[in-house]
Amino acid sequence: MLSPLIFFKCLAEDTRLKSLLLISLHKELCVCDLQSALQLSQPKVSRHLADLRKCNLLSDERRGKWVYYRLHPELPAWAQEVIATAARHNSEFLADCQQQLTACSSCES
Amino acid sequence: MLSPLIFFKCLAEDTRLKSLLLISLHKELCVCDLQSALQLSQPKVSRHLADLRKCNLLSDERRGKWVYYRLHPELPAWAQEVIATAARHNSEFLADCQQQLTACSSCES
DNA sequence: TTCATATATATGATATTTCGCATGTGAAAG
DNA sequence: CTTTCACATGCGAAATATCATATATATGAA
Repeated sequence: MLSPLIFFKCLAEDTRLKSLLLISLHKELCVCDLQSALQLSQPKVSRHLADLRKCNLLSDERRGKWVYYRLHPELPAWAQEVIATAARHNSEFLADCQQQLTACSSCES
Repeated sequence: MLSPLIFFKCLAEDTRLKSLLLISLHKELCVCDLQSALQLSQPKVSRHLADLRKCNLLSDERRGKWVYYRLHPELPAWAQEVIATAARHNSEFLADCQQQLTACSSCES
């Protein structure tokens, strides 16, 4: 059971919010995708993804050398709705990272 | 223009989240309503309401001795949607305060 | 004017979050 | 089995948020 307070705390930080919204728009992304999209250090991205994983907002799956993150399959419907709504109506907030993402030739998803 | 990050930061604290959801469900509430619903000190409630007001999530209107808070009329549609969704699907999170609210005979809305 | 009620704010103490950097781990390539 | 690549985590420092207490303001009643 996901407490709404814990849920919104997860969305209340720049790196976590952008990661969640980008993942929601792209189905799944690996750490290096987000690292280049957000232009941040690897430990910083990884730490925030770990937070989201521990709160059950994201699930991770290792495939070869890469770890892919997606919205947790058992995320409550209302939470999915909130994330989708926020992602759809805040393209400006995501514009820069989206551009860096498509420019990232290393991984594909 | 409301940044999604600022918006979610507002929802990331117990008092502010409950205040917002209760106000969303009841159209408007005054400070003493929330004070008794949340069983908190007056300065604590007032400070968090001030935060929400400064971020333009809430508007306030003085009527006599009381100050009534409601969702800001110019709150972006996506933000209204997020609040409404969260309020509708988290009645358990709000159960205690709802009960204290109905028990509060002082103000009516 | 004075008092009581409802609400707001200032302030310093405390708690929580975030950060950078160093290091650890796990898979695959050579 | 060592090296490399992708990722995770431990830890102390720094930044941020929250709190309780005291005080200020605004309104209406006496």
